[in-house]
Amino acid sequence: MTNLSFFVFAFGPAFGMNPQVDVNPRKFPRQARARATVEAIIVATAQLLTEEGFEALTTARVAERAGVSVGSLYQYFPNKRALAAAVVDHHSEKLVAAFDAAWQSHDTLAAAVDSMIRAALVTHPHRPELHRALNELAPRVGRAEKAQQISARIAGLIETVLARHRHELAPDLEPADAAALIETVLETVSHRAIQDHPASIPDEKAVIQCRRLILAYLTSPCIGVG
Amino acid sequence: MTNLSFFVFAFGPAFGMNPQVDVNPRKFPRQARARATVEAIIVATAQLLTEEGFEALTTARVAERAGVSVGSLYQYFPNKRALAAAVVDHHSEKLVAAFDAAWQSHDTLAAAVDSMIRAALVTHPHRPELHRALNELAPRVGRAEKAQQISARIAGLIETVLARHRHELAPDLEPADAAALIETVLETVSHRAIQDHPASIPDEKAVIQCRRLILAYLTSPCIGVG
Amino acid sequence: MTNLSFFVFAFGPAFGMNPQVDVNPRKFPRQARARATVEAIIVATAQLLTEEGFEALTTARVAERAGVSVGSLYQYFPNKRALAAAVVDHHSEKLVAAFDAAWQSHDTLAAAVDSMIRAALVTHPHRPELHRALNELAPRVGRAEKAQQISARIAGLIETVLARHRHELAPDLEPADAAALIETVLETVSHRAIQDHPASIPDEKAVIQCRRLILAYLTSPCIGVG
Amino acid sequence: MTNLSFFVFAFGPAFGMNPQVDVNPRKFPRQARARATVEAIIVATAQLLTEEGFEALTTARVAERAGVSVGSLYQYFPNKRALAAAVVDHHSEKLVAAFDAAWQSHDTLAAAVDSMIRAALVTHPHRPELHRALNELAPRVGRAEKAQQISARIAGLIETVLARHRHELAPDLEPADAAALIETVLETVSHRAIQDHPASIPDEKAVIQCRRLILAYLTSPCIGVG
DNA sequence: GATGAATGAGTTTTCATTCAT
DNA sequence: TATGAATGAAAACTCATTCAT
Repeated sequence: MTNLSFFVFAFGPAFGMNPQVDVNPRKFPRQARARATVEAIIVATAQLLTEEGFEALTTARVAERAGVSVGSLYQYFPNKRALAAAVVDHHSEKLVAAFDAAWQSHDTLAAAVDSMIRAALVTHPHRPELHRALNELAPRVGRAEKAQQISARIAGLIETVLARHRHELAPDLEPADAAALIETVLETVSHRAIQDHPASIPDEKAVIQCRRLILAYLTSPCIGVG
Repeated sequence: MTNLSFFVFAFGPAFGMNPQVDVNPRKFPRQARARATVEAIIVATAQLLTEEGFEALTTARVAERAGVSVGSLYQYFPNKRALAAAVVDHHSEKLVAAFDAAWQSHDTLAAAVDSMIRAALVTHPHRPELHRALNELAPRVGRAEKAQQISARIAGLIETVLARHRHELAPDLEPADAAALIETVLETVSHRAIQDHPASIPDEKAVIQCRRLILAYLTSPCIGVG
Repeated sequence: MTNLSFFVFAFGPAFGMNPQVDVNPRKFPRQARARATVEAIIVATAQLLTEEGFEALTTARVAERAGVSVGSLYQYFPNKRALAAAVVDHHSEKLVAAFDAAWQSHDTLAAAVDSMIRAALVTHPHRPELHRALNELAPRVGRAEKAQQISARIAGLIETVLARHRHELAPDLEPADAAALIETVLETVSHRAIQDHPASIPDEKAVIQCRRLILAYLTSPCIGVG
Repeated sequence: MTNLSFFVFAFGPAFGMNPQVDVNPRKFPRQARARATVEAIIVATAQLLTEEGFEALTTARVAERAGVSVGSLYQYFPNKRALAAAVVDHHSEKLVAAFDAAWQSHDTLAAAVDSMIRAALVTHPHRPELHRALNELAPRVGRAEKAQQISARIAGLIETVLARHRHELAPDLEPADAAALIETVLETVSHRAIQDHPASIPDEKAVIQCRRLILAYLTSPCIGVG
């Protein structure tokens, strides 16, 4: 049940890139100006990632877009992958924060599930292309671990809620497994909702279907086994 | 409800790569020797894609692994992306064929759903890394369209089955929407099953959960509408 | 006064290409079919040279255009430069033949000059692009020598004519020098005529100007010597 | 009367090379060091063009000869053709400047013609091979237009001079046509003079012949019209 | 600190030429 | 003899990274 990623990272162990390269920022910007520089670089990276993908990302273009020189870029980031890692980190923070904020406790299971779905949709980065890029990037960029942490954390939140509504659940349901499954489903379905209707998020039809799927799963006794 | 991808392609419109580059094979091998060459190149590409990812793919390495010269490679494929596209095509064919083969008609809805799940698991490429690589690659490589076709085709198959068991379904269920949702869920869940237990496919626990999820969704009346 | 080229080759000693490569045909086609093959190859080369220039000439394209295989091409031509050399040779023959044919003896100097100009215009290859390509090609392709021969031969013809009309010429004119100069002028002016009015050759205005230039030169006594 | 090229470009519209490739410099060197680099690259290109021709020109050799890295070369020039274009541009400037400088007004037509010839000979690049290379290169390298401009400009200068000496000219001479013809002749003849006697420019014999040709043309009434 | 010029290893891609069938 | 598959050296071009100013 590991490896489930709710938001940022769909995939398991890193692959395709030498993992021993250090990807962490070189130093933290102290002065305000430096902080602005770093911020600009991260924003530029995110934009280019969204527009063109990782293949087309070059340090020169990032620097140009950010309005700084390559030299400055390398002052804060040791290599190209560190750029992408920084973007992943940056957005991870945002995601977790947003998710936590959207989360509330509710009286009924139905209301709780609604809250989950709402949180999932709301906390997705609004630009699905960036989301996708981050999803694909994280493991390649040395951020697979962090992905799993977030994933697990969200599954944990879900499990807590389920426990709170244990009496409404089908009795033979394993809460941990159910939580993991729901995390996966939420991830998938909100992905789809965003792809199909990027403009009108949350897409009500998708929300209704999703709620139905999850609620039915949680409350129906096991039928038709084997 | 487009853009659902069951097997090969999780994502929407291509991005991240200049689309006007032609990605189609340069010519078809006529002689047996040439056919073997092309085959070897595709196999080598698939291997390297699996092992190292698209970033690390170089035409030189593909040629080396395939035991041919770069020249031979370029005789049949106009560029690097065409290699990946060929792999996608190659496996798409296999997938559709496998899926069709695994498909059977059954008496009960439960049995039909079992059949779906079984087909989903069975027809996944056994190397999940390749599957993932293909998933990510397809849109970047000019194969987004084909992805949607396959997706839609599988959703269509599912819809047919649902229609056949209409009397067992919750009456307020839209068959087309349900089929699309199931396609998405199957894709995701079988992904996860493979990632978590690559050795023992099909993972029985995942299968049971998945069946439960889908059956509950299909048969429960809509409850707890907010 | 060497190096003057009337038709085919404007420039002096070969440069830019290793001269020790043999450029002569490999063998002469004996059978009719083989002769047709060689013919087709030369025609195809000439076309591609005209359309795309020497840079873009590849043996594969020549073979394709000629409707034969590369292998067949190499059966008759040892290397790429030999192709161009063959075209040069081929057209040289044609040029000389055409020039000889257009040449007639006339009563007056004016009529003789007219004849020269007419011959120059008529015997230019009708596709000026090919002409230019050949011009540039000859020295690079080991055919500089032949170019000079043709050049000299035409200058010789002109000198003969001048001698025949010696009494009409300015007395202090050196016939050999004059012939060489005229050869050069004819070359240039007919070039220009073709470039400016490719459709309507001979361009009457250019012909008149040219005649005036040459006749004035031949008949005026030397004036205004600095 | 376009398309006459006095110095740099003997031929008409570009051919033989894909024209949509951008040939302009990538960026202008700002720092002194960069300016030196660009200068070195242009000089090296000119040398290699002279010694070996365009066929044998490789970016690696240019860089080596210039004492810089390929990377530096590509920082300023987007491709190989841009190198040649830069050389053409560079020398065009020089040519026009030199021509303007050599130009003077004179009392008699004969003196004016002498001045033209002198200017033509003097302002030729001293290395005729480079001149030839530039001549052939200009159109292939996207510089045909510029060629025509220079051509036209020189013809214009000549026409002005002719107008100033209108009373000495044959009355039925069209000044514009005559200027264009003279431009062509000067180009050709100085070419030949340089080729035949590269060491002793100006070659007195050629100068005398050339003056005679032009003066006779300008002053003789039209004779022997067909 | 910031800049951007310089580097060069590493890739992609081409194409003349050979040779087994 | 004809074919066209295979070759691989060689060329163009990129881009992450360094470092003098």
